[in-house]
Amino acid sequence: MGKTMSTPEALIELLRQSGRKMTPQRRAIIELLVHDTTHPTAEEIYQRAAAMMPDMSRATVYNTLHELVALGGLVETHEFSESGIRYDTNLDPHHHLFCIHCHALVDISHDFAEITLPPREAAGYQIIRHQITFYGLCPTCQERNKEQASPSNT
Amino acid sequence: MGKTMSTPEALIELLRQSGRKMTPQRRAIIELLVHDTTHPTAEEIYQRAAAMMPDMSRATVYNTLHELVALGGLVETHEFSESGIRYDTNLDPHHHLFCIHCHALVDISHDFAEITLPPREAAGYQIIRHQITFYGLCPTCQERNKEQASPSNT
DNA sequence: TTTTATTTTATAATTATTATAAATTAGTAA
DNA sequence: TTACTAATTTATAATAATTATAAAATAAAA
Ligand SMILES: [Mn+2]
Ligand SMILES: [Mn+2]
Ligand SMILES: [Zn+2]
Ligand SMILES: [Zn+2]
Repeated sequence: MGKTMSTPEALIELLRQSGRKMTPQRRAIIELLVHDTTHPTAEEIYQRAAAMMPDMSRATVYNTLHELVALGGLVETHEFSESGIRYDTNLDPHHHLFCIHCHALVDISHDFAEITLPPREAAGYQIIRHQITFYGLCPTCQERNKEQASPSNT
Repeated sequence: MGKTMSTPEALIELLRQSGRKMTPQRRAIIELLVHDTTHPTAEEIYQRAAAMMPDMSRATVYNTLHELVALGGLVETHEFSESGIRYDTNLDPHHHLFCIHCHALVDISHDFAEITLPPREAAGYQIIRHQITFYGLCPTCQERNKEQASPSNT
């Protein structure tokens, strides 16, 4: 299953092959990305990168993320952008589990049998792929809900 | 099928029952919302409302949208927010068709009932609902792609 | 080592959204 | 119908995420 998960080597190679220079900043961002499965935002990546390289600038983080996306080594997830676009190094088609309380986002690699849209429902669209999102409560938030019988958000 | 699609009367009633005043601005925004199936953004609603009521302010549009969402008469879609949250008066659980080229967003009312996540894949999440998004090209964008491929006219 | 195009950084600009506070008004009661 | 008052609208400022710009720094080639 998880075949196309990006490695640092693969991403560095992508940059090299497109004629780009390797820099310590890009290397650091790539390392952070591939070791983070939480679908972090640009700001989160910046914060972690800046902790190691204090001179790191946000522009470099944004630039590097955009380059990697353009080169196909990284995927943007616009689906849960309450606080910015989230990035994903899992390049396989996959689905997601989203905690409606704490916004944790987890990959699902399970392959669902034949979800096909009846042509009459397709409104003339040429369908390329589909993605399922499961909304629910993560284990941590279930616990918190039990402890305090207080309602929360969407 | 679309039995929970909001009507102007239903939305006005929601506001009334929550002790709010009816204003021409709110009425105009509600009318626009229920007659627009494109999942418009706040800015798009503002532009259309301002065309009819030149004194309309963005704050009123944002306030009204948030009120209706809080009262359950309107749904926010964070999924395709390349240019802001999009709003949906279709309150039934439903799926979407998204054009990756022009970002048109269309409802799918078809019921794919038999999609269940195996417990071992659920990572301990308590699942509340799921939503499928089909990504593809709308009829218009398919045409444009064909024209580009075979250069003939216009 | 020198050169140079690329990259990084600091900074400003832009866009979507939220906050604030003064002016207006819907709904109510005299 | 008029006056009252709390809710609403508006203009404006503030904030947050992102993009643009241009000078300083540097990776890679010569
Ligand atoms: Mn993912
Ligand atoms: Mn919809
Ligand atoms: Zn959670
Ligand atoms: Zn299209």
